[in-house]
Amino acid sequence: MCLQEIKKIIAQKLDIDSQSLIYPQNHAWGDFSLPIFKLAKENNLSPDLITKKLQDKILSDKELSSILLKTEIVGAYLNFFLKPDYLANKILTDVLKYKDKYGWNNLGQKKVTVFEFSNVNTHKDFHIGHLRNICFGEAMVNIFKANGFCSYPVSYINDFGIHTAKAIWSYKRLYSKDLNKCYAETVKQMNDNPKIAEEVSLIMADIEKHQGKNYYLWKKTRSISLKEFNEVYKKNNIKFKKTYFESQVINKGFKIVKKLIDDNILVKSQGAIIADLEIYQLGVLPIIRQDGTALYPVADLALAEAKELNFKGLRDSYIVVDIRQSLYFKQLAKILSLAGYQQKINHLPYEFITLPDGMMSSRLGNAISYFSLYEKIKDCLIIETKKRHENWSDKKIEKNCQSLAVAILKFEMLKVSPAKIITFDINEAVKFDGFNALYILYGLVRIKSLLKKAKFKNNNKFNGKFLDTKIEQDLIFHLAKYPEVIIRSQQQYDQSEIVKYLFELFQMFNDYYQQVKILSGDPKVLDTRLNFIYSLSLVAINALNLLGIKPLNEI
RNA sequence: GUCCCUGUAGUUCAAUGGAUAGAACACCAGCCUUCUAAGCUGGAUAUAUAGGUUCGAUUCCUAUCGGGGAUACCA
Repeated sequence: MCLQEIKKIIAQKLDIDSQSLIYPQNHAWGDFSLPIFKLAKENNLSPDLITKKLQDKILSDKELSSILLKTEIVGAYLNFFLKPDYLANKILTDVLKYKDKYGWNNLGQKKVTVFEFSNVNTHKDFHIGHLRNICFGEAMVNIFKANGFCSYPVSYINDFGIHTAKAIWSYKRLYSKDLNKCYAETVKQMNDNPKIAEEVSLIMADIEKHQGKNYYLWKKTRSISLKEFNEVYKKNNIKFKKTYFESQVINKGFKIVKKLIDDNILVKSQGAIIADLEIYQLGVLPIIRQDGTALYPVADLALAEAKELNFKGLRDSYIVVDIRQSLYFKQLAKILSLAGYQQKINHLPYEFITLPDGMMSSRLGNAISYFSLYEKIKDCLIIETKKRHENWSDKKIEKNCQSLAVAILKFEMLKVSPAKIITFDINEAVKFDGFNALYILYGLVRIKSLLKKAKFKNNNKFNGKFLDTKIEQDLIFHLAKYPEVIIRSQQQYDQSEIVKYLFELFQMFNDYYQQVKILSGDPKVLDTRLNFIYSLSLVAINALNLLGIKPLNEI
C-alpha cells in the first residue's frame, strides 16, 4: 500500500477530494495536511467547526484509527500523522519485495511509444548540447518504462545535409580530421566570399548522386563521425533499438514530397518547394531548396513512415529536439496530418545549453565537445582520488574515475528541468561538492560499506517499531513518496523530479549517518537498521537506473 | 513588427493556489585516535515593477521594464 492509497482511504472516509490533501512544507507538522478554507466556505461553517467534525469522524472510524496516530488542528489546517511503525513495515516490505521495480506502475498499459533522440549531425562535434539530448531522451525512455509503457529509443543521424558538403569543402584544403573545424572554417569563409556557396552546392550535388571524389570523401569523413558517436554511446551505456540515417531515408523522402506536390499539399514558390501553412498560422516551411537539395523535412517525412513500419502498434512518437525547433515540429505535424498519417508526433522539447560568457554553437566553433569535457573532469577526479586512496593502483583509479566522470556529466545534464536553460560552467562542474552526482554516489558507497562490514544478507528481519528516531521516520516517509515521483516525472516529462528526490534522500541519509552510529549502536536494532539502509540503497539504485547512471562500489 | 519562453539570495537552481519562500556554490566559524570528511553542524542575504482575481499569489490574469528564442531556402 502506498501513500496514494492511504490518501484515497482518508479522502473517501472524510468525503473530501484526495487532491486537496497536501504535504506540509515541514514534515514535523504532519504527513498530510488538509487546508479547510474551501470546505468552510462551501459549507458556510466556521473552520473550527469543520475541523472538529472531521476529527470526530476519524476517531469513530476503525480503519482510520488503525492507520492514523493522531490528527492536529493548527489554524485552518487539519494535520494527519500516520502511525510510524505501520508505515515503516509497509514500506520496507514493499521495497524489499519489488527492489529495482519498487514504485513502478502500470499506467501506460503497455502502449508502444518510440523516442527519437540524439539527432546529431555527422561532420560536427558531439558537444554538450547533444549530451543533454541523449541524457534526457534515455531518462524519458526509462521513466516511461517504469510507468508501464513499452518505450523504445531510436536514433536518427543527419549524415546527408548541406553541412556535410560544407565540412568537405574545407577538408579538401586542410586535410584535418577535426571535421567541426572544417565546417566552421567554411561557414566563416562563406560570409566573406559568396562564390563558395556555389562550390558547396556542387559538392552536395555529387554526394546526392552517389558518385565521384566528393562522394568518396563524404563516405570517409562520415565514418570518422560515426566512430566518435558510437564511442559516446558506448561510454554512456546508451543502446538504440534502431538507428536511422538521413542518407538511407532521403530518397524515400523525395518520393513522398513528389506525391505531396501532386496532392497540392506542397507547392512551388520562388523556385523552391514549400508548404504554405499561413492559413493555420504556421507560416511557410521550405522543403527543397532552389538548387534542388533537400532541407530537414524531406527526411523527416520518410522517417515518420519508417518508424510506423518498424514499430507495430506505434501510437505515440516522441521526438527529442531542442525547443528552438518547436515551430518546425508543429509545421511537420500539420503536413503529416494533411497527408493523412495516423501516427501522432510529439515534440519533446528541452532548452539549450549556454556558457557563462554566451551562446555556444557549432557554426561559431566555440561548442564544448563531449570528449574534451569528459577528459577534463576525469583528470580532476584522478587527482582527487589519488589524494584519498594512496594504495589504489593506477588501473583501479582510472576505471573508477571513468565511471564517475560519465555519471557526473549525466547528472549535470539531468538535474535541471528540461524547460530551463543550462548555464554550463566547467569551473563549477569540477568542484565535486554539493548538488552533484558524487554526493549521491558517495552516500551509496557509505551504505554499501556498512552492509559489507556487517556481512549483511537480505533477511527481511526488521521491526518498524525500532525505527523511532525523527530522521528515520522522515526517511521512511521519503521512501513512501517515491511512487508518486515516478508518475510526476512521466506526466511532466521532467526527469529532474527524480534527481531532486535522490538528492533529498541522501541529504537525509548523510544526516542520519552522522547522527546514528549503526554498527556500534544498539545490537537489538541492528538487523532492522541494516534492512532499512539496504532499502534506501535499493530505492537509490532504482532511481539512478531511471536516470541511466551507474552506481559504484567504492569511491 | 508578430509569436513563444523567462525574470526568486552575490551566483546556479527549488517551491501540485496554502502555514516560517528551500537547496547548492562562494564567504566566515566549528567537527576525523570513532561505520569512506568528495561528508556534517552553525551563521547573512531574494520573489523585477504596478495593478487585478482569490479567504489566501513566487505560482493565475493585464500592463510596463529587462533577458533569451523563433519567424522561406542555417540545423
